[in-house]
Amino acid sequence: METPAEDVAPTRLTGLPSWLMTQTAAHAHRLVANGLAAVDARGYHYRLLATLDEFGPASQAALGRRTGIHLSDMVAAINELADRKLVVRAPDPTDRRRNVITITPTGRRQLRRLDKQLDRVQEDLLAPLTSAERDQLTLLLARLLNHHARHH
Amino acid sequence: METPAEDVAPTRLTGLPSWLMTQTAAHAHRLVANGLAAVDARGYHYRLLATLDEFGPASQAALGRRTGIHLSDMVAAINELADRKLVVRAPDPTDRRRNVITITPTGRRQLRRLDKQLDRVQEDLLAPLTSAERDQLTLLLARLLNHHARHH
DNA sequence: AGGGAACATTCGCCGCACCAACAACGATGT
DNA sequence: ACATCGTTGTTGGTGCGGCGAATGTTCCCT
Repeated sequence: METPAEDVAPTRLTGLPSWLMTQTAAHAHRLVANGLAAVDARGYHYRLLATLDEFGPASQAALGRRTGIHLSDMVAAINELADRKLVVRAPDPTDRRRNVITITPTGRRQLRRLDKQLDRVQEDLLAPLTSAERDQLTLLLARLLNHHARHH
Repeated sequence: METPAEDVAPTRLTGLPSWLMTQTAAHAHRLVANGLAAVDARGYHYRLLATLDEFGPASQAALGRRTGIHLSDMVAAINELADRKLVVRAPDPTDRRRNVITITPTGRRQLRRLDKQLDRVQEDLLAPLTSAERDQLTLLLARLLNHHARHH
């Protein structure tokens, strides 16, 4: 079934990069959220587990810096992970302000599960693009992200 | 100032297309929201004004189809536009279920203002890319959006 | 010793997307 | 002519992601 003329967006939008970016991201987000929800997870969980796995135990503030998750949202996210025994929150003996967050073996297993789930999602997400085009897109977006991450 | 090693995201994320898309989109969204807020508008307003300008008066349901705005969110959005006198909501005499939404001259003036604002935003957003690269990115995203818009 | 910075936490807000329910109305088939 | 079904507008609630403000504790530097 073709898209009926009634459903077509105005040209002002269809040519606007910011619109294309936010709309495609909305689709990406939906696919990711569904994929992760099927394994009782959400975006924040993956970001945190991946960060803990790659860099080892860290304070909540340090995790916030790496993941871009706001400190005020971190509390709930860590609670959710701790409830699922994917992570342990312990007071830092060397600095009593901090909590040290550590990934558990269960957390690592869950992370591997999330990886697989996300691989599937990327496939769906990028289905219409060739491998070379996917690389192009990834490169362009990475440069954009890099730029904006540094400039505030 | 270079990005400190402490702030770097895990490689699992930096190479993940869905992550790149949602993160760049977050930056895009922030820039757009700020730009529009400076003229007392938000994303929904632009979508609606642009659609009304290009296709003429329409029912809320029709607008929802074109803009991707949910019917349940449409009410508030139209209220906001009507409050600002950018749009008029009138019952459709030929179908008493419907409201006919019409853009006002004031609405058209505001739309032109939003256009300018968004032009500036695109410039900031795509700053690190050459003109050819911007076209590449736009094309790839358009193809993705096209694909996913059709397949649910 | 004092003052400023960092940390964890709580509360609340916004934007965008989506779902469920409902009442009113229109179109359709029999 | 009537019941059924789909459409429309509206309300209210959910979830995720991102922010800001305010508080209390602890650390660190001068």
